[in-house]
Amino acid sequence: MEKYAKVIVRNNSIYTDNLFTYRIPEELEGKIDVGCRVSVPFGKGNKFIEAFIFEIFEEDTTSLIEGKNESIAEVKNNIKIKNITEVLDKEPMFDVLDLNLINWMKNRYLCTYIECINLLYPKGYKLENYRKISITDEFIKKVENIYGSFKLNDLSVIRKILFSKDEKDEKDEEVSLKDDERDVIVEIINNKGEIREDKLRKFENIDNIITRLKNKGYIDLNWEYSDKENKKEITIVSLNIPKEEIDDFINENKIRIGKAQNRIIEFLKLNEDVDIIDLEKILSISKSSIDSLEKKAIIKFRKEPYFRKPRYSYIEKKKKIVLNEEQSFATNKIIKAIDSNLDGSIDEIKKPFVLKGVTGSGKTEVYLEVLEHALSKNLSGIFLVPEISLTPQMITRVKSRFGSVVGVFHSKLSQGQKHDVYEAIRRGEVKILVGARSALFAPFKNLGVIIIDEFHEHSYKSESNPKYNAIEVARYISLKKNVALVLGSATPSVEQYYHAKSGDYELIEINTRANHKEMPKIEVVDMRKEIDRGNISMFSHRLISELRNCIKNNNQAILFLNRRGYANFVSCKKCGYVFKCDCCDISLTYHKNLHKGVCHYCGREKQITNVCPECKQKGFIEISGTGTQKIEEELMQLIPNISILRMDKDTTSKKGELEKILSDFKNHKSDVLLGTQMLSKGLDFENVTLVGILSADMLLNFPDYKSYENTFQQIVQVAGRAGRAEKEGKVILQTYETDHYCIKKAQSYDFEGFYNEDIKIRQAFGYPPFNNIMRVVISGKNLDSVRKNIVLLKNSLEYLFKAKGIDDLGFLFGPNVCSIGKINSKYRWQILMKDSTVKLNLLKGIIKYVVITKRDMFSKDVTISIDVNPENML
DNA sequence: TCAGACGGGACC
DNA sequence: GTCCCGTCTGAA
Repeated sequence: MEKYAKVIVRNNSIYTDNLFTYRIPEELEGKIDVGCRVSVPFGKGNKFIEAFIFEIFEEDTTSLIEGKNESIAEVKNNIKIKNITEVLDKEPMFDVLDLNLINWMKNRYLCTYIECINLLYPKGYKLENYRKISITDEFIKKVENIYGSFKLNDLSVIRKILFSKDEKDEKDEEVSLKDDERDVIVEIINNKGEIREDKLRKFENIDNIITRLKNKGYIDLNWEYSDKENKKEITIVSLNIPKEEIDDFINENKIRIGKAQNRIIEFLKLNEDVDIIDLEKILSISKSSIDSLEKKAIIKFRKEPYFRKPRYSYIEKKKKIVLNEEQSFATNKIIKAIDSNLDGSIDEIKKPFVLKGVTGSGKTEVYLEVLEHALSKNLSGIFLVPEISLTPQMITRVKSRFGSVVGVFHSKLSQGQKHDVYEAIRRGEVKILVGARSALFAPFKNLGVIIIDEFHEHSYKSESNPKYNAIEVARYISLKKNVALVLGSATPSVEQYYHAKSGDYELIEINTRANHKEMPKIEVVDMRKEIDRGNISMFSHRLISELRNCIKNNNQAILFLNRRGYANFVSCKKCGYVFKCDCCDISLTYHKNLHKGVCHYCGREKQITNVCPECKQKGFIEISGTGTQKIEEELMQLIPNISILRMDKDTTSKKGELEKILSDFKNHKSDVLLGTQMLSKGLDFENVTLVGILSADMLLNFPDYKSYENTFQQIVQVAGRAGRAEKEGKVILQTYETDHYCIKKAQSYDFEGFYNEDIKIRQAFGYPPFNNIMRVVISGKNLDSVRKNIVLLKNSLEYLFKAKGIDDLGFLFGPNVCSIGKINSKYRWQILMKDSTVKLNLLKGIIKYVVITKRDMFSKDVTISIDVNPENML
């Protein structure tokens, strides 16, 4: 019996996204299991790459073809099966559930295996490849024939080879080395006959020399690798002698101690184990003083694995908050589910909970209570929050409740940090993980609950492959691992609420705010009337007077502007030319401080000229539209002494800036906080009494079936920022469309009413949740090629649908140019499909067949991207 | 004659 | 994707 393994190789190519078969050599049997990470030789050059074992099987040796040492699989497929080289970890990286999840995701989101693996794979390990060049035996024999016995470090021979040209040695002819070849050979010989290719880069023309030497048969090229484990260690410094005896020790041995060294000793007398880096920083001393103390045997070093946890310590005050009736009801329901999951008794609990609580209803308290319960049962918990709400404020809140068992995970962590969090989870040190959507894949062994806060948020849908939806994945995990799932929001998405209503989810509602205050009153201001009155500014009279009032009473205000649908742009009034990005089909946003146009998609900047590039006329260039910068200026003119903090992409791009703005505002360093989307998320400022929504309908006319839902959600969320503590709150909502149901229902916080209206529209037009939407985008730098390929795609799909007996192709739309026709110099065309008449699985099957299995049909210079139920359609 | 560029094909 | 290999081209 011979053992074989089917593996997925780490190769970011759709062409290698298959299971490959390798033989398990005898010496690895027993060490190898499904889910293991191994290294295998791959491709013609047998380059070593990382691979993951998905399946292990045996084949009877007796069934091998007589006389040939080949397996049936080999003969059948006419391939040569290679051996697995090495098992890279002691423990398998994945368990069977992980592999199932990978398979499920691959099918659900039509992406590659490796893209899924990348999500679950503990970062920080990396297989480093390099090519090794070695002198062949053939070369050595040849030299031996000429010079007699030859050893690789035989300098005299090397000298002969090196100088034979000068010596006009006729034997040199036989070796026939050119000058540059000789130099390289000597270099290799000096390295004991083999050398890493990258060490030869200093030679000019090295690729060419290598090719020549290889053709002569003098050198061999082989791929090698090293497996780098990113396990950082730190040095811990401590006293080598009991602290009472130190002074005596120094005196007795007449050791001279400098000033700095003395401070180190004093510090170590007070603190037992100190990280050497901390020690250097705290005492601002150099490493050499520490080193010399170690040489004098007064202190000692100790290496320890370094868990890159943030250094600041946390307040561990555990103020017990008393939950109100609705909160405890919700908590108890969820806790019960966790408990019955433990017994493995009831099936019913597998329904996810939808916790629908108005803003300020204290959902977070419920979450924390649930997590506390999980901990008490020795279970772990994942707590997902939208990327944008992952603020220190929020993290501290969780940490101050649970202390050091809390870990944080999000995409902005470095590889090493991610790795360390994963390791801490594996060791059981981290039991509660707060994070963005990617935290879902953390390697918890005994997960009890997954909580997803603000689960209507778009950031739960990934925009890059795998284009997964964290809610769906969490659902999958909760079913397979018997984990309770809690989805919380004040404004669930229409789609998810539909599921909740139809009984797929268990709905729990919290309808009163925790402080028993009414929701702040929303006052709608009709901006059309403002225009009639001659006010063309972005601020209505009402809003300005309320702002003045608010500031006079020493309160604070939040102003919210949704810039998304309607960015600032620069155009020529004469000919209508609009300044656009050279690489994207996007009009540039004017940034006053730079005096440049900036593309918000690729970040490229462009000079704004006074002369129109199109009609060459001077003086007609005008900046229009509304941006936060412009609003800020306008407001400062209207209320001269006002102090404003602006929060948008420009002011928060650097690390820590966002935190600073938020803490400044909290400490009342400004009257107004002005910002975009990021304002609406879970911020809690007790002094805010006024919220101004500058243009509520901006998003309303956005070409997306979700734009009403988005508008409703944003109004309710932003409004919820007012009056969170004792003070009454008020909301001024400016809009041009006062009659839209979305505005009206938001005004009365009537989610149910909004839902009832919106779901009708969804049904009438066949949008989700009634249908799934599949989107295929083809993009590439060559427009012709993109067009050709998208037509080919359309034709192939039509052909296949017809072949399946589907003649009504009304569900197939396109090809069309995408809303943003070009991003980063790549043209973009799309085809959309709804699964109204066709079953989703058939639809996906056909798309998968065309786009993945038959990928070869399409040119290599285009990218094909598939999105199942995309979150945006730009 | 041979670098160097280019394109096609396979990867177990 | 990436590597390898075969083929072509242009300059010495």
